[in-house]
Amino acid sequence: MSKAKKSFRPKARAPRGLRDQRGGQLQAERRMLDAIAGVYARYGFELLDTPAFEYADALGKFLPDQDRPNEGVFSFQDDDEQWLSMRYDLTAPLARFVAENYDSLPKPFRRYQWGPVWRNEKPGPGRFRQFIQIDADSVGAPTMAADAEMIAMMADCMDALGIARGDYVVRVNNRKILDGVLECAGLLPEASNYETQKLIVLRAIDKLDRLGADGVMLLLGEGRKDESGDYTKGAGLSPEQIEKVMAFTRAGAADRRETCANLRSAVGTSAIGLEGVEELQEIDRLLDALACGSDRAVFDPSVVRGLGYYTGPVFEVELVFEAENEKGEMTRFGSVGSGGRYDGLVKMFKGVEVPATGCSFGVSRLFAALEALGKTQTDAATGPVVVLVMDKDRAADYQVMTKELRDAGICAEMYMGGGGMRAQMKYADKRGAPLVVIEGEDERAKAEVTLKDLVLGERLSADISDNEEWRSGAQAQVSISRTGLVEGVQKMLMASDAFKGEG
RNA sequence: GCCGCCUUAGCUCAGUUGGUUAGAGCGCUGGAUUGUGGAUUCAGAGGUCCCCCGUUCAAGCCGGGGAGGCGGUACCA
Repeated sequence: MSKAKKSFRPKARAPRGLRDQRGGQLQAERRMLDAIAGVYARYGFELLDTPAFEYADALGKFLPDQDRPNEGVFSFQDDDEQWLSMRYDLTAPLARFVAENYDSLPKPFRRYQWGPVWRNEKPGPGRFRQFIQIDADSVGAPTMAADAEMIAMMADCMDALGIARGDYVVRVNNRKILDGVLECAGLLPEASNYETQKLIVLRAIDKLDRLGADGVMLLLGEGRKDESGDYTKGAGLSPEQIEKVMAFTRAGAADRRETCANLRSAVGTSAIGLEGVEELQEIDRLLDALACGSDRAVFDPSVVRGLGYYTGPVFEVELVFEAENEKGEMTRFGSVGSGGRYDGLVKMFKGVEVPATGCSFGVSRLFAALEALGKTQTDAATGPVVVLVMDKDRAADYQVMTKELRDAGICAEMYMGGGGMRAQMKYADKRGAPLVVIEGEDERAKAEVTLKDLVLGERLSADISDNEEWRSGAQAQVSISRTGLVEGVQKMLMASDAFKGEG
């Protein structure tokens, strides 16, 4: 006898950095999405949806000197050999949409959009290769009013999610000021290595909160070696230049106007820098008008965001409270949303500059953050009322009961499995059913049904635990007349809702 | 990408100096319980010891290579 050859079985597992979501968690995340979408809609934005993937060149992510999309994006070739890429954000598809339909769109074009985006990067806790973003953008809106609106709207979203004032803050900066500081430090845009140096300086500033002033100064100068032995090349600035940049990062104050005053001296006589400061001053006035004070939005010179992308105001929303994670450590989640002005994006398609500004929340990340911090109200996934099948020949009777409940607006199902009563109870338990409906021989003889309150039953069992009696008496159940089924179920549901309300 | 640590049951992990049949807890399935989930108790199922090559009479354990995971760092539209 030969060994039976095992047939090939694929290993059942989700791809790295991707995940399944189900039930209560999914619904909670959806509620969060709805709350943000509701705010966007009230601000007057129009809903748009675009495809999950685009022609790769439209996303603008090609490897230099190569006919192949950049790393970081998932790509594949169409049958005509054109490269297609999964979208990695919602802004690039928007630029494509606006350029394609430019003549027929109202200008400014204000739309909001949500959906999954994909990034081929190393996944981490709360960081996936597929995640949901929800964006709002104003395309063709050149004034600071559009930027101020984005900032106030992001703050309103945090309010709408029930995050307390003081637990979040929108940090705002302006790219023009960064340019001004570099100019002030003697870095000239004409220099051949200007772009490289600027990039390094921006990255260094972005790391301020993590590395501290000393680490950033190393990055601005010679470079820095981290604990793992990895070396990061510095910008090679002189001590005087470094001091100018560091002075800029210290310009932040609790009050927006005070920050503006500090920034004004940090940019010296740089025209572009002064322009940036004036823009912030205007944003400050507009935010005041929108009832968005320094408790919700501050000016923070260390905010950098998307490097080769933003051209004016940039902002990010940060959760600033700390909470204990499952390991008992105090953690804080940083940025959960961001945005800014990108006047150059549509130019890629149209050749003319179209001023635009927008904002974006990472819904998956925001949800994961709030969940990890125990700030989500995951209303313990309430399952359906389960009608037990006590007598397999009477399935039609149970279906009638189930339909009566559904017609009364109650989520209900008849047990569809093949198990006995014990298995059916376990099933109901696992589904999170609030109660089960039992109609066996005994009940039928008396034209009754038994309702068992699973929530209450669990409560009671906790008190009786060591007593074998717990099974002898039927806990938390009542028998009612068959004709009063709907009424009886409604009554029991209300009672258990009230009970949950107490807890 | 770079550095470090890790990989044994569905999950969390034990596993002696290399030595017969690889274990525990939890979970799962079933019984104790004519018709009752969560307590108790008994039983059962469940394993390519990550993969490949090598050393050895003998490898979960030793050596080499690879893959995957975790942490840090870099990048991040």
